[in-house]
Amino acid sequence: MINITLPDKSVRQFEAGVTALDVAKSISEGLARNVLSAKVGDEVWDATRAIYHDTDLQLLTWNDPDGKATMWHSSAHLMAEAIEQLYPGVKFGIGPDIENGFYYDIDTGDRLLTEADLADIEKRMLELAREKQSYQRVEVSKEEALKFFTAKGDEYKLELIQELEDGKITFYKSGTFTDLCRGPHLPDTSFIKAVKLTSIAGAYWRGDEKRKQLTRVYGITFPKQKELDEYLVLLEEAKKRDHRKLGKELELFTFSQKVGAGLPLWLPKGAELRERLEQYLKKVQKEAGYMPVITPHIGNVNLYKTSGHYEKYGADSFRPITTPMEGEAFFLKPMNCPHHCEIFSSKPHSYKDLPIRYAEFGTVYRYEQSGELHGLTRVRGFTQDDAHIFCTPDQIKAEFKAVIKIIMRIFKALDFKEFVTQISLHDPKHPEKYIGSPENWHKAETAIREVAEEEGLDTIAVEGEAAFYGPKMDFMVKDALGRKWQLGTIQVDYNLPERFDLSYIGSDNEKHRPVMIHRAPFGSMERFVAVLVEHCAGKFPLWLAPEQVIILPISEKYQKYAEKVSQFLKNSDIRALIDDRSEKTGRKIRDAEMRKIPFMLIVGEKEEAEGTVSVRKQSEGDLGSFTLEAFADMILAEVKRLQEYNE
RNA sequence: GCCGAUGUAGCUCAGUGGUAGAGCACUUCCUUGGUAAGGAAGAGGUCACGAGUUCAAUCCUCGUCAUCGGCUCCA
Repeated sequence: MINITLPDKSVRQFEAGVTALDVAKSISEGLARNVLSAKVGDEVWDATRAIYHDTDLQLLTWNDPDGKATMWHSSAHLMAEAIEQLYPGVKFGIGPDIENGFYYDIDTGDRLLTEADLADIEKRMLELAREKQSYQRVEVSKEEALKFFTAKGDEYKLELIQELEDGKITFYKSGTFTDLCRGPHLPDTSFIKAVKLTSIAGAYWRGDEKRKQLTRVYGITFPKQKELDEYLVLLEEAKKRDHRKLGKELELFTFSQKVGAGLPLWLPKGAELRERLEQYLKKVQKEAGYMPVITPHIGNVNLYKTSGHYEKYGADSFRPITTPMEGEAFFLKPMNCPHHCEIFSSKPHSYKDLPIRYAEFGTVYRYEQSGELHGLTRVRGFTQDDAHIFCTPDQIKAEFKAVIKIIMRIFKALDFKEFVTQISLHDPKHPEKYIGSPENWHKAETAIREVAEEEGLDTIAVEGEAAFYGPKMDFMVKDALGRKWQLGTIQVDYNLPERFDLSYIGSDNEKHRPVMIHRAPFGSMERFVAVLVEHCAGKFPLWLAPEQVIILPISEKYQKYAEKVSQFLKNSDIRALIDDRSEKTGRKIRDAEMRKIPFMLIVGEKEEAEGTVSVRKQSEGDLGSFTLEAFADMILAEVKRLQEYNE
């Protein structure tokens, strides 16, 4: 007999060899029908796998993330089975579950798989699912495993098996499909009731662009058709928040083929919004002791040779700008830091001057690969809310913490609650990708880790995500469709000060090397605005809205009064406009709602007589009648509340 | 950069080997209205661009550019 401890801490005794499914049945048949897999100790197992030792056991259903993962991983196998039956001879790479569903990478040989084929595959998957095929776990020796896939002619699986340790290899069989797989899987395919293959794309084998590109098919499955329907509705809703769509509808920005791909054109309303964000940050930075600097958009090639950017990115940049002077060349600046270094070295500094904080909304240009361009989030010309802090090694932590404070203040002011704080470290396997000494890297990475620890930040550390000159703390948010973007970033850098031979005079009257902190709370104005648009679905907080109030006269008779109201609001520093078209009020309201203007003021005979306005709030409705003063006070109080976030 | 898809009016999209259509937006007129679409008329397109096939190409072929979904990359 063995002891099984359930999540409620109750201990039950079972025969050795009991399965999680048996345990579930002993509790209730209904529960047993919903068990997808089980957590045995720290591992997720098949619900049908025999247990021979005392353990904690948690039954996993669709409501558990691990249960969903099991479902989707099994769905990947089901899809592979369907594809193998429909298109014999295909070879398989890897097919994991992902955050929303699963994918499988497939070498389709000569046959081209396109979106038109997805419906056929879905259909076959559902047929197979209904057959209630069981997923059988088989332990195999390395030799057997290699023999099986050699016979099948699947070099991808062979490559994977070669890297595995003998004695720890398992296959899973379901229906006609056998796969190298660690598991776990569903008891059988009948749990999969609804299938949607969402997209098809190329993906390099093992993520290496030098290797063959396989066809990746993405999909998602559900235990109920209704859940799939709901998921699809959710996807549609998310698409409506897409900043590329809203940017066009709200007239924030545009692109022109004539100007060039990835070079955003800010329209008046977008520019208004962006300027407000910039003004806000400038105010915050002034309080925090930053000094403005301004640098040109190009720099001599020697500047970037000194900084290391030329060696690292020169070949992938916009080509140099040449001059009538033989041998002279300039680059569009890809970074502001080299310029700021030169500002620092324009005069000698005492330790008493430090930290020195140079801030600039600096526009930079980077030749991003054509396939990488994406709305405002990935562009070739953008403006960083950049600053470089030159400080002594002793000051790093305090300065770093002060920057975190600014970023948190901004995130709170804009109601960004969901973000991930990532510590981006160097990749120990590829030291050649970085400049600087190992000691300096160690010092910089340690400083960031310690700050995160001391500030009690919830962080994840990722190797290989550092900049080539130093590690970073990055603040990541997701867009409407779940793609992750880096916004704020803080970087500790020992390297550029060395390359630029920066120094200050210490209290010992000797030269010392300062440390640089690169930081950008928004990251880039373009990307930040993109994420902000998606975050608020185009309904900007009142202080940022390009148009705050629209006045809707009931008819032309009240145009004069509308103008009076408009003038009053403008005098109070409220952004207002009048809809003077000869349309009915209902129509004007509808259009204002679609333009997402926060407040609508309806004015007619009654309002004119009383000196009031009838207030309607966007997406909320009628708020009733206000005097002009009361309305203006309300707006100004709201703006103040939203903008002046203080701890 | 790679794989695949797409590119028709300002926007969202139909459509055909015989040089194009809808709805919305726009202009004009009628309407002067009370909390999410009043009515009528009009104007608007080198069918992304360049070659090729054809008597004839928006449609077929090839190339280029751009966009979309991924991959890779992201100072």
